[in-house]
Amino acid sequence: MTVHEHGRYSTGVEDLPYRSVPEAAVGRLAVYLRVLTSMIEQGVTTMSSEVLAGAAGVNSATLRKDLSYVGSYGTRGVGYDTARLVEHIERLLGLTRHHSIAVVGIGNLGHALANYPGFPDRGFPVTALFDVDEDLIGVAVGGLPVDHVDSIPAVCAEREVTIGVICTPVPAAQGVCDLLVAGGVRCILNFAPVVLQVPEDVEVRRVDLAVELQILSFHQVRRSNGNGVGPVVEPINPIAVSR
Amino acid sequence: MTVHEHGRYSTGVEDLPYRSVPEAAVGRLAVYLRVLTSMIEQGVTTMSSEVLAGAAGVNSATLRKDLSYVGSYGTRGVGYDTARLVEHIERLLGLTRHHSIAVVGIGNLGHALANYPGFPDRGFPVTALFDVDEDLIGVAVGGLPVDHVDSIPAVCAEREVTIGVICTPVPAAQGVCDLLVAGGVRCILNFAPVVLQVPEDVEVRRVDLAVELQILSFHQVRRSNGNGVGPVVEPINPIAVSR
DNA sequence: GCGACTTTGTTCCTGCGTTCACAAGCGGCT
DNA sequence: AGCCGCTTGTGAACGCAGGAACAAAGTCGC
Ligand SMILES: NC(=O)c1ccc[n+]([C@@H]2O[C@H](COP(=O)([O-])OP(=O)(O)OC[C@H]3O[C@@H](n4cnc5c(N)ncnc54)[C@H](O)[C@@H]3O)[C@@H](O)[C@H]2O)c1
Ligand SMILES: NC(=O)c1ccc[n+]([C@@H]2O[C@H](COP(=O)([O-])OP(=O)(O)OC[C@H]3O[C@@H](n4cnc5c(N)ncnc54)[C@H](O)[C@@H]3O)[C@@H](O)[C@H]2O)c1
Repeated sequence: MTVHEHGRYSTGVEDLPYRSVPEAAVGRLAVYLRVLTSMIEQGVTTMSSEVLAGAAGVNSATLRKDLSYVGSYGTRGVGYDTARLVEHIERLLGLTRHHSIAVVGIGNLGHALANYPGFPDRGFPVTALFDVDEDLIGVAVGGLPVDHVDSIPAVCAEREVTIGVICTPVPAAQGVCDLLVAGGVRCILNFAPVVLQVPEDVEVRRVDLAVELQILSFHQVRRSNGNGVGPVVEPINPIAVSR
Repeated sequence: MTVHEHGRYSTGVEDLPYRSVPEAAVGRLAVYLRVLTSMIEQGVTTMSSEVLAGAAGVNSATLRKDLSYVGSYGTRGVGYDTARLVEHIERLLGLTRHHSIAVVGIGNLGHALANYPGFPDRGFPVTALFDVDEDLIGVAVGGLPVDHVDSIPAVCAEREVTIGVICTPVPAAQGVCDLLVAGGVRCILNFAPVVLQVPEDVEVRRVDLAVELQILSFHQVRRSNGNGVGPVVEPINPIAVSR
């Protein structure tokens, strides 16, 4: 079957209308998924776009458009069947299969991630841990022994790791990244505050907490300057601050 | 002095041309800042937009436009003075003052954050820790004793905390958030996978690692399906999958 | 001191993402 | 059975961000 660049198309009984899903929508769909599963636990079987959008913190029109990407079928006048919707979103996000995770750098952050039950609970089992510290090798963290970084390529290939999480110090990050790529890992979540160089077919997402704080700082200062509380930055020259 | 919606305007000697800075640009500026400080440590005094953009992983045109928001003054034919640029970006991001941080929920993740030197190093000193667990109260983590959650409003107000970081389990997150707001905290970084309800003048940024993984999962599956490796999801009905 | 080269700052434009608004569709009520 | 009201799904408009291209400007070499 040939694939058209965009368009939707029926493929018999199981109608899976794929179109190019905007990057931003993918992130929101993951959020809807969480809200929905939480609601299902509370016994909610149907939800309107208005309610779901409120719980997810987005505009209801945006939500409906996002859901149109998964080709979901709500019922007009009623809303969406929560269980059905979860199923469709999970399929679109590729959550029908499990994605093994490897964590590299079992320090403060690595420990927290390795022990976090939220990952395996959502279909992301942690199946490999790596560090360079001899004292850590062989030690079990969260029930899984730590392997040496040198074995990354072999172990990742063997255990079919699909996502690598980097929690090493900055100087080690690029080297670790290269090892993961050598082991066939195509998706990387990077906590080290550095921009990694990778082949084109590898996707890196960076979680940079300092950047988050700085963005908050920016808005904080912006707001303070505008709300009459008085000059907060650079009180030397008030006229330059009044905004 | 009245403020025009967009435009730039000079305010005497100290020319601080503020315009509305796009959200995305703020995030990138924080990244430039990191690259620049790292370069300065290596003795680099000037950088061209091309080089800096490469190191930050963005287009050079985008970079120059971002820098135009800070009203920086590069030198044509030469590039940017790294030290001067850092100074300007820091001022725009409000990093000329320190922003005290409070961490709530000193579990796995809270411990990692409390011990992380990267925050104080970048002007974000951690000045308060809170938990509900009696066994933790009074215990020093990263040199700072843990206080009881009930004291959040008083302590935050007293220590002028500007940023609250929530690392509690999901059910506790909203309550903790309310306490922080009561203590005058206007910026919140939330690690609990839940959408918080806050007053309009409070900004929440959520770091949701499960969402990050799911986005990676989406692209992984998308890629696998397209590169001839064969159907990866739902191999039951091949005709519905071939894409 | 002057020319050529380099690099910035900005303008324009294209494309994407979000929002508005409404017609179509479905359930429930009478 | 038919109507009414509610909610979905989408077409169209709007606004914004990113990228290409260029003119201004300043430096370095000669
Ligand atoms: N801890 C936090 O809260 C936090 C917050 C934001 C960012 N980060 C970033 O996350 C990364 C890890 O932070 P951390 O606090 O866990 O640091 P950490 O020092 O506690 O742990 C780092 C771990 O990496 C290991 N390591 C060092 N070199 C390695 C190599 N070449 N290969 C494999 N492992 C190696 C070390 O043995 C150590 O166990 C750092 O880059 C840090 O900047 C951490
Ligand atoms: N650990 C991770 O790697 C990770 C990853 C992603 C998200 N998260 C999220 O971060 C949050 C914390 O994760 P964690 O692994 O550190 O959990 P944890 O169970 O290790 O720690 C939670 C801490 O919060 C405290 N707490 C509970 N109720 C509280 C309340 N009402 N007020 C103040 N403190 C309270 C507990 O005493 C405990 O110390 C959770 O919401 C989790 O979903 C964690």
